[in-house]
Amino acid sequence: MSDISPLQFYKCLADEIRLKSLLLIHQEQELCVCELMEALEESQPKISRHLALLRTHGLLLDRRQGQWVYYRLHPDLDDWAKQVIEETYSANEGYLSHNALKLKQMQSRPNRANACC
Amino acid sequence: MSDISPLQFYKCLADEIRLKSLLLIHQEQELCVCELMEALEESQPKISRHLALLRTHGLLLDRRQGQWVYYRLHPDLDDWAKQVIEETYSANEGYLSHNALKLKQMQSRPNRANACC
DNA sequence: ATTGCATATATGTTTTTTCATATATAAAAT
DNA sequence: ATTTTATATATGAAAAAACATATATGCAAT
Repeated sequence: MSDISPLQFYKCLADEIRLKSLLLIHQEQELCVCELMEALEESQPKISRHLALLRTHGLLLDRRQGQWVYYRLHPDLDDWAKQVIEETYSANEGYLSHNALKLKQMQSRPNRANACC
Repeated sequence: MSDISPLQFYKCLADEIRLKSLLLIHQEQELCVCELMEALEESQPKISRHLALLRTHGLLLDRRQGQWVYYRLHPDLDDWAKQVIEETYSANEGYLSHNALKLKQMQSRPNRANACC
């Protein structure tokens, strides 16, 4: 239980890059910075900063593997918050479609290994 | 279906006065500006301005009755958005408790008549 | 005239972005 | 093995943009 306040949580969602990152990560389980750069067509520092914010507020967890840093939803995030993300995701497929496509078309995505090594 | 974008919706929730107003209105069905001033202990123009924003984005609907203007959740708000509000409300009772108490203790709340007169 | 609410303007505050640079790992060359 | 070079990500500092607030004023209803 990260026990984030509803206000802090919604401030985290109130930015396009952060919201789309969360939804894409929810869809893909795990994404690294360069994959999000490609999907969202945004600069590296911009993506990195927003992910850092989501991490410091307890919404995301990161792991480094080699040169890549993978982000996933924080397993200890409050259930209500997880549900909000899931509901937003399922009810708004169109909102992400362009970005999901971009990700799918991305050349040479990094090979991920299991999170547990 | 108001069809608000998830981003716009969450920007609306990303402010304490707006978030608490929505949750209190969800709890009480309907509240006027002066009741929210009392519950949230904030100035009239401040409350009014934030309610106007929620109205113009389709989250709230207002009706004037005599001198008072009552706000309620917009019936045409997307279901997913309504559910998000409900979930946030039930999972975060403590977040509103002080304000709900303030409202309960308010002297001489306006007499409401039915919305449908 | 008073009460309840809305809005405009000016101002202050917070957030976001950009650019430059730093760190960390990996791969290649010597 | 050590040095170089490349790739992925993070961060400091400054600039820009967005947002919130206070004060004053206006309008509508009674």
